[in-house]
Amino acid sequence: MNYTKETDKKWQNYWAKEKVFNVDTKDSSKPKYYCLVMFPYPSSELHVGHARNYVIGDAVVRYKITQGYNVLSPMGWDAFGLPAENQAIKHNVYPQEWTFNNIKRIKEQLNSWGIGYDWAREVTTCLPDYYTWTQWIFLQLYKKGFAYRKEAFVNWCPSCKTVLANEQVITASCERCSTKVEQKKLKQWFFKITEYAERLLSDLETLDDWPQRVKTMQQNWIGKSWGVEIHFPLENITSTINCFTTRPDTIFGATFLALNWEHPCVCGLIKDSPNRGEIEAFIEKVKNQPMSASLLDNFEKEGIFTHKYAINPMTKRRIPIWIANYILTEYGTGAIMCVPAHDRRDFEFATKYGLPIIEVIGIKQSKTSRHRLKEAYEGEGVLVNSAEFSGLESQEAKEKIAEHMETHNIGRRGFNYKLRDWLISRQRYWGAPIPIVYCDSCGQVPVAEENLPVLLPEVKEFLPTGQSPLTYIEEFIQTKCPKCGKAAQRETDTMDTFVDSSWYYLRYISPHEKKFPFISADVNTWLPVDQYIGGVEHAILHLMYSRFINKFLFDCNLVNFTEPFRRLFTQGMIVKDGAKMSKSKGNVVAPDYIIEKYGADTMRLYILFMGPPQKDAEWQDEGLQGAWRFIQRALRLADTLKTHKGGVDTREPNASERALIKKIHSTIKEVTSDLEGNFQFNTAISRVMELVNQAYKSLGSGFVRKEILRETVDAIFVLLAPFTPHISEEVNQMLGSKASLLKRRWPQWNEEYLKEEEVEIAVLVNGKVKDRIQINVNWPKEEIEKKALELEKVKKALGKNSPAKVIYIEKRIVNIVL
RNA sequence: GCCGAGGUGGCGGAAUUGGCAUACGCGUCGGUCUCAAAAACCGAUGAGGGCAACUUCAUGCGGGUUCAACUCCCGCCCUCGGCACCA
Repeated sequence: MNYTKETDKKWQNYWAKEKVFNVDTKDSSKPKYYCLVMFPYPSSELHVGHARNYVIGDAVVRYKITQGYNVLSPMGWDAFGLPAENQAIKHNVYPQEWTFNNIKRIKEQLNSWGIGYDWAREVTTCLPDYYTWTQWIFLQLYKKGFAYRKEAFVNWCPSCKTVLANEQVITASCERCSTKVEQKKLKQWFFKITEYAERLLSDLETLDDWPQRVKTMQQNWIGKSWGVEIHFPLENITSTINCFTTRPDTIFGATFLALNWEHPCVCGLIKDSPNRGEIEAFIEKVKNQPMSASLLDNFEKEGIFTHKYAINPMTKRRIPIWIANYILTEYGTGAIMCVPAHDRRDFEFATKYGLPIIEVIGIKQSKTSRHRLKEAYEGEGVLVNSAEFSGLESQEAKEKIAEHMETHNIGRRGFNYKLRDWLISRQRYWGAPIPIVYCDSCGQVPVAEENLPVLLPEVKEFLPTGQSPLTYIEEFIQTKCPKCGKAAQRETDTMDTFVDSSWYYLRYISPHEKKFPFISADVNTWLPVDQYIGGVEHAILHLMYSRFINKFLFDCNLVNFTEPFRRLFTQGMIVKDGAKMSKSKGNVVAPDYIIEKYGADTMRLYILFMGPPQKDAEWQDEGLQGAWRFIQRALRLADTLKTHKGGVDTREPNASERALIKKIHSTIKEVTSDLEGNFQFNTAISRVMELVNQAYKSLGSGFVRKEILRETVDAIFVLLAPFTPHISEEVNQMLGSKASLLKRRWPQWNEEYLKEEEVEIAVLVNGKVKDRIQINVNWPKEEIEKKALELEKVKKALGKNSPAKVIYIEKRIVNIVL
């Protein structure tokens, strides 16, 4: 049988014509299964690395269909945003043009690989029928106070000329272009994701079918820590400064306080300070030198004494208050208690400015080493110099001291999170406009829901300048205040692309709905998503934002589930020459020539066979050859049927046939369990390869009647169908089946055929294999052991020794111990 | 520094959860076919030693538990990801 690209086309046309992947969401005759693959940015055409994602998804979809599920497999385009816009700029075309050309191209690619989608549900985030609802969701957040504008230090990418969310800064660089980000103080729009920190964290525990690594990354990102907020009274002033600490056990070693210059107390403290001028100069200096990870390596800790004192509430001693440049405003209270003996940052600072260092953890050499410590000891230990708490272990002391503080009103137990609010405004053209209007008399006013969408105007100039390009479009800016009707101006920033993608999985259920973003009743029956598939690069970004938006919609009673994705699979990257595929490196493997030369199934098979799908894998053209050879070998086996003599044969199956029948059933069983497990496509495929090998072996070693051979060929291609759907359909048709494989059911194995009477087991002497014997599993243990001991090779190995012990493990081994 | 994942032939990777290590594929070597080559097919293939029957050593390193360890325990080393002045 010839496998050509016409075979691919034939079946792709058939699936499209028969609408086999189109789903009636109202159909309740079958259990639902929502399989979602992360939709692509149409910023360039796809390469084999991208293909892995869709091929995995398609294998799951086809498998689940044959298991009798009503499978929803939608696809769409994450079409707004930096990637497409940057590419458009580079190629000197409009973003819309660039985006829609790519959508067309990628769609062709996906179709040419035989990936099955319900295209009737296609969503495109840059079209008004979609972004109307993105804006609508913004308004719901705004109404509830979850969307707000504030001035803050934000991450600024000097190359993309826009602000970025914390999540989009990857080790101090822009997620898109890798330029080092800067800190800028700007008035920007935020979503209050911090309000959901606790739920985002604790609900991770309900996500049993998410990879641990993704959950851990989110956990770390949310960064919850237990501690005590301690109130430090000020000397001579009836006020306190609150400091959060995770180490209340070190309170007796707190020898000074350090404040960020923005701390609300700073103004009052320095008012009558003798060195006020100096302090103000210091503040001016550090104001323009915000902390950022890019500066970390050569960041010099600096500070200035305010000449004011606070009281350590436990030691009752007065401790100096400093203003320092290493205190974060966004975390805790913007003020910290400093324990130089047990915190390396405080140690560095105290050493520089000659502040007292008092050891309170650990017992060794406390007298001699004071002031002469080489470094801070940050671990836990036994408390010293800590009044009645001395002698306690850190763990216990934390609790006891916290309790003491609460009863004496010096502090309160609580938690802090590293998670920051999500910065969603962008000074870029290619995004959904933020539906807000500024009015001279009414201030900031949301656009009325019935006036959505705020259309993104077509523009001539969209190059990033640091100001949103919309700033220059008078017709866009000038509007009427939704409240008072007077002249007003529109917000010109657009929304982060991640807002668009944080709810698209809901839109697929009601893609053409005109009055609502989605129909809640339908969404509630189809979600959560049963299987989500995508790259691990979204472990924090998209997957955290979506969880947040979903929880918000839950709180609005728009959905009745708190987590959008029940099961998550993150596939590994395909690398070439040890590096991620990229145009700049010139190591991109384009799928087109593969499809042309070997057909879609060869590419699909190789991609799935190359290794465990969750791990990175190195692309090798030789591997592709192997997949091709296997397909040819399997097709040749199918061809032997044509010349094989048939007829009724009532004889008992011979040894060759029995081996083959058994192999068919064990293969069905193993492939099924590989697919049911963690998508072990690589081993599933290797098992089908073994079945093909067994078929040739049986044909070579004895007569195999046509019926059994036919059954073998059928099993091979049915089992391969999720991976190589085109040739599987072709063979299925050749075998006389009228219906598509997608209408057939996944094969069942029969345990009867797997029962073994005769097995070969190994005989070991002192743990080393000496020989093998055929045994009957029904033989008593004694008989098997006796037979093992009678073996020549065993006798030889035993020599004059007699066995001390004989161990028989059913159907596996006999071990003879001397 | 902290957290997570991993380390098995020349290579990608298997191993029923403690029971015959290296399945399956790639590569390499040998053979068949051919005027020849390619393709295809068949066979061999962890490393060392031995004419041989055999034998020794091998799952990052070092210990331990066990009749038996890639698998479990203790202590290290290395690689890759994530976070990183978060008090």
